[in-house]
Amino acid sequence: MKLEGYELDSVFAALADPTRRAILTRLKAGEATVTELAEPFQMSQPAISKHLKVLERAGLITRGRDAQRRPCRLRAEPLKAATDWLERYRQDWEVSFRRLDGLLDELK
Amino acid sequence: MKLEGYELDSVFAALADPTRRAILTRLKAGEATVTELAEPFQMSQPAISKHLKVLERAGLITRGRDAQRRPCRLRAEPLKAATDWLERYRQDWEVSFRRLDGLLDELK
DNA sequence: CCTATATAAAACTTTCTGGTTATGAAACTA
DNA sequence: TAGTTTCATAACCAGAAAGTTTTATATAGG
Repeated sequence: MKLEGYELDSVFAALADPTRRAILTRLKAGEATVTELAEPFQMSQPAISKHLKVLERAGLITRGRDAQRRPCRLRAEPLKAATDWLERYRQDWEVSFRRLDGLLDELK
Repeated sequence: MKLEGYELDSVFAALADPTRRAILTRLKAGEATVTELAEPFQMSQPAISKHLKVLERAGLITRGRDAQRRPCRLRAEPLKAATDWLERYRQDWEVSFRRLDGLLDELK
C-alpha cells in the first residue's frame, strides 16, 4: 500500500520499546559503549546488542570502532521525519486541549 | 523498568504500521465508519477491525454508535505525548542538518 | 603466548503481530 | 417475518520480536 514514508515504520517501531528509548536518551549525553549502555538494565548483553541492531536498522544510531569496543552514537535525523509526521496533528490535539481549558474555566 | 511514560509504548507501536497511520490520516478529515475506513485497503474487514482495536487501546480513536454503524473519531491527545518526547531531540537533528548545510555551502 | 575484556552470532523458546476464513449478533429494510 | 448490512469475535496460521544461554571472534595487555 505504501502511503507514507517507508522509514517511519522502522523508526516508530524502534521507539515503541522503553529500553530502546532509554538507550536513545542516554546517547543524547554522548557516545557510549555497549557495556555502558547495558549497565542500567537487568538484561543480558546479547539482548542489548539486539536492541542496538534495531536502532541501527532504523538509522537512529551509528557505530564506531575503538579497539574491541563498538561505541554507539546518536543519529537523530530520522526523528525529524517522525516529528514532521506528528506535526500534522498538532492542531487536532491543541483544539481538544483548548476545549478542556474552556471547560475548566467555566467550572471556576 | 518503566523509565518513560507507559503510554508511549502503545502509541509508538500503533504508529509503526502504515495501515494504521493511513487510517489516522483519513480520520483527520472527520468521522468514518469501519466500512469506509476499510474501503481503500485490499484487506479483509476483520483485519481493519483489529487495527482499529490497536488504535483504540492506544487512545488514538474513540468509537460512537449510529444504528449498526460504529463511527470512529480521531483522538489526537496521545500524539502530544509522543511529540513531546521527540521534541527533546530537535536540537540534535537540527545540529546535524546545519552541519550538512555548512558542507553544501563549502562545496558551492 | 595466554588470558581477560568487549562484543557478536547462533540456536532456541515464548509471546506478539498481522493476516486469514467462518460465524454470529444487532439493527435496518422490505 | 425474512433478508441484508455492519461490525465483532473466534480459531487458526506464519513470521517477527524479545528474551535466554552458549559459543565464537577480535583485541589488549601481561
